[in-house]
Amino acid sequence: MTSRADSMLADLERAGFKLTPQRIAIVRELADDLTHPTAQSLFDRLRPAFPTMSFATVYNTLAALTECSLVQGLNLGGSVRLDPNTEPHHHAVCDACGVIHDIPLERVERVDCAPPSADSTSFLGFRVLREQRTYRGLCAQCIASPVS
Amino acid sequence: MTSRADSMLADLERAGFKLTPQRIAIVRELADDLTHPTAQSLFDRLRPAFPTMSFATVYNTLAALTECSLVQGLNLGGSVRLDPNTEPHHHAVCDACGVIHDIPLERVERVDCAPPSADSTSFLGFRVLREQRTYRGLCAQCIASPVS
DNA sequence: CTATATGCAAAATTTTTGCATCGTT
DNA sequence: AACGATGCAAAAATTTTGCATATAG
Repeated sequence: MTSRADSMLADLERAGFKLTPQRIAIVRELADDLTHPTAQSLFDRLRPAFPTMSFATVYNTLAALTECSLVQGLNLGGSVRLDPNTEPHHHAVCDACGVIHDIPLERVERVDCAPPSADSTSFLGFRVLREQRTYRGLCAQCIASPVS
Repeated sequence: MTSRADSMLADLERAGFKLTPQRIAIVRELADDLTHPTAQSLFDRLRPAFPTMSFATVYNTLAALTECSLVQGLNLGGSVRLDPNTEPHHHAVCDACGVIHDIPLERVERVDCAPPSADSTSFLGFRVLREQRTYRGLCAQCIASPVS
């Protein structure tokens, strides 16, 4: 089966971006990373293998991925976190350790039982195109070991 | 009746913060501002009246207000936006003009009809303490005049 | 070859901090 | 005096850009 990285690379190429060694490495590093890393973190991890790579290249590649909707930049406080998960989902951020968990949409709907009504995509004339939810609180691990 | 600014100032004082002229001015400037300004914007607006005030003072005051839960810092991309609205609500951000609208909670519930179930405050052991929603799309004004 | 991407470096933002001085109590 | 707040300035952190050179297709 094709990996997430391969699929992303194919999409990037289809969009007209050239698949350079740096881009391939960046995509491979990010594709299956569920920790929502920062651009800096990706850069640091790749530096050993690509000592001459510049941060601008990481930045440009992430911009390309974002443009193609293959990656989402999250503003949860602090630096932008990168999310390669393109399935509709929300996020849960732990106040204690800062970990960010993906929350599948069905998991949320089960809680909120949201039947999209006729005008569910507008508030006061505002047309909602997408929704981002951030749940904040404490992750299971931090509840178990408060000091950590 | 007591204004929102007066109420905030009273709360600040109750929390042990001294009501200096700068803090009073900052709170007055922010208390009824529904535009979700940045710290820089507040600073710029206050500078004419307080030419010697430093940005650090604005920053410190905003930190105090946040600590007292009188103001909320929003990470919606770009700089932190300040929100003096302490009623439970969400936000709608216009992709075109960047305006940020407050969305009262009942307005949302009507759409999502969310009956809080017994375990509605946890996902996979995660304990949800609060939820922030950001609706993105187009505001009524930008729909009406796309070029604007 | 030609267009694009890279690397290097610097600029532009935005956020945060240290510290001497000032004002209150 | 003692304490906290201010102003000034600089540091840190983050994001963005310009441009000469290198490289992919």
